[in-house]
Amino acid sequence: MRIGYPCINRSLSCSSNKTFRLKSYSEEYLKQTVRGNLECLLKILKFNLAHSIFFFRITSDLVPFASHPINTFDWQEFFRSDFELIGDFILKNRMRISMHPDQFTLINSIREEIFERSRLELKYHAEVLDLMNLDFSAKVQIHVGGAYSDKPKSLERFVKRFGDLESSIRRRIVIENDDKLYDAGDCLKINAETRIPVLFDVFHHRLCNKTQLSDDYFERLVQTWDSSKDGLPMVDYSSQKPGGLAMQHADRLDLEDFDMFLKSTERFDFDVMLEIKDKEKSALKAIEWLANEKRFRAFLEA
DNA sequence: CTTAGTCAAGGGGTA
DNA sequence: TACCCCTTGACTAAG
Repeated sequence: MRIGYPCINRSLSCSSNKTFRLKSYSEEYLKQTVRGNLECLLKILKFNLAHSIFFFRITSDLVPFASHPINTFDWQEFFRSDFELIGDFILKNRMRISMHPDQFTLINSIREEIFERSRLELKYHAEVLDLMNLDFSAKVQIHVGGAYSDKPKSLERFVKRFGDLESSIRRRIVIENDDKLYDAGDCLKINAETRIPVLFDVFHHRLCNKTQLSDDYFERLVQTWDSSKDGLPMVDYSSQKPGGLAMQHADRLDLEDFDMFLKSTERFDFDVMLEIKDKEKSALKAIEWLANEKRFRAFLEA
């Protein structure tokens, strides 16, 4: 079991998700921004290593406007050696990487042009991981998408469109249950047709299903990951902000709730992404909590 | 310097 | 059809 956090490290003064407005686009500004983002990414990974954090989500803003038509710059070639250097660091230290394109990436959209834009956005994400020479346990996680007032049809459209993607994208994609439309059961249906691994989001499950997570159910999700190529299952964990609205993520890790989740999934090993506002602080807290946990120790001692 | 409005991109829900 | 919500940090123009 690895513990991770997404995109931003608040203890360091740099950011790897610096971007700018479309209006101020220039090739020079892009180069300068990407260079800074890559430098910071390596700093974050070094921080993580020093603190036994072996799982990290790389921001989608690493290369601003990467899939936008305005960007005709060959950033892949220009930064090739920088990507390789970061990839070497990740591989050498047995780190795990994920990426999560945002809500505009919808491969099941009714509109063909939105699918096409989403395809380019996914291509960008897959390229980042390819340029780092990471194996296929580094994943790009997306949601199923919209319902378009016909959920079964929209689910089928996802399957069809997934088949239309190039294999360099397909081998990276995992699907995540969302908070109100497509639950993990829907993701399992898609898995049955496509073999796409299902990334389980604990918090979304609570919001969408309002039921207790059963051992059998969790086992079926875990089994969608082919350990020989996909690596351990990935799980997103968060809890609700106390006193906040239903969908708000907590500001800091609720150890009691986290521990309950760990106990209920004791039989399984997986990597946990903590989607919590205070980022690396929660990861450090979780790691401290897990110091004597069997699954966590197993990774450190391997 | 501080603050409030805005940013490439979608979709769901309500009235 | 119009409008608000989701959620997010940070850019950027205005004060």
